[in-house]
Amino acid sequence: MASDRRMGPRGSEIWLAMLGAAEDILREEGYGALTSRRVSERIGVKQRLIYYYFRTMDELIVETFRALAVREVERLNRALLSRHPLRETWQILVETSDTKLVSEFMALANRIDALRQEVAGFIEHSRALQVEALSRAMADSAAPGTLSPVAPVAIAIFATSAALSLHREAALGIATGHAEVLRVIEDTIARLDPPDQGRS
Amino acid sequence: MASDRRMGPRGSEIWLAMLGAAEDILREEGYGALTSRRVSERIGVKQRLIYYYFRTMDELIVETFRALAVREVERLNRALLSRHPLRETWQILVETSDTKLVSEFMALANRIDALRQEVAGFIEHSRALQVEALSRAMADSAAPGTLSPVAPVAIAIFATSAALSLHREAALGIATGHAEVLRVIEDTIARLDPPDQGRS
DNA sequence: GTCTATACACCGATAGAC
DNA sequence: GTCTATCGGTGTATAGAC
Repeated sequence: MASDRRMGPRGSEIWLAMLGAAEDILREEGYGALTSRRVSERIGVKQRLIYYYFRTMDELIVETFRALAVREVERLNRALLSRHPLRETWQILVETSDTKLVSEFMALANRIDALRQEVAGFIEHSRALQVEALSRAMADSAAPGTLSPVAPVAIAIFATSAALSLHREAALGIATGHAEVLRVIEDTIARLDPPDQGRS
Repeated sequence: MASDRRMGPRGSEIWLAMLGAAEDILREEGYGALTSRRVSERIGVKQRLIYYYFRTMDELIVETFRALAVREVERLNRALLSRHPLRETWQILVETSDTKLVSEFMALANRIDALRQEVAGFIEHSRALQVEALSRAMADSAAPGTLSPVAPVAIAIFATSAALSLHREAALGIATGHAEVLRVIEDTIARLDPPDQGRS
């Protein structure tokens, strides 16, 4: 209906440069600094040009996330096919600064609904890939899913960060695996701090 | 030097109302919506008054966090003294929306240095309290730090959220417990996906 | 103490020339 | 395709009346 104005080609060199600049800004300065003016300055064009290639800033943001998500899924898929799927997957999580980027996008997703759907879809997808890698490994393993003794401070961090993620994902409309996480934590608590049995 | 202008009393009723409004905005709309205009509208005064009670918006934000941190530490301390420290602590993490609030402040801390220090201090402090509760419980436990079998999807979520937290905390200058977390994950990987031993 | 009024910067988005 | 110019809105922060 409304949106038939003349526009620059999706996927062109300058279109990609705009996505790249947006991503750099998010990574380096956070979403508060992600404006059409800053993006244009970074690639040496005038602000008006942003609106030749994108209808709105929100559209630029969603496209930027989409490009990142495609890249990440490709990396996860490669990891899955490698000789050491778990190691490779973990390397992706810790080695790249894209983790910070993902959290910026998650914050933005709270106010851009189209982005919310993309982010939720990406998380569900990459979680499925991780579960596949883990399931295969655990099927081959002698003692699946058990851990050697865990330091208290590690438990504290796992529990705190999981609680944070569950809250955030719930806000995005994601529930996959949440029950399982709660069960692990509640089992651990039940074991370490048994319910009253009339010890007085 | 510069800042000796006439100002409203810290801790007064309206001062507290401003902190409360700021907190509500953060919780409901995120830090992008935390502006002097919005705070003033919410408590029914004019925007100018914010700057009678606070030198800058950053100061209002830091004070808002400080009030939250005091409250949270009190809750954790009460949990520690209760009959079921671990249960109570976990309830604090999952039941309250303050967890989301903390993550908003963590995002803000990347650009307000005074806040960065407050947030880092708070995390270190509450982590210490959690470790104390866990250490006591584990000293009393038969099988400290071990877990019943964990579902693959739960492992995926724990690993992903821990990676995210570690990155974020590192950006705030926190390292407490990070080595222990990495050790748990690397041990798990080593168990599930053993290094090559010449299986061809 | 609380207000009106305002300076100034930056934002998203558009009109229309070249 | 890329530009200059500009609108209306919103942000921080201050001057100064009441």
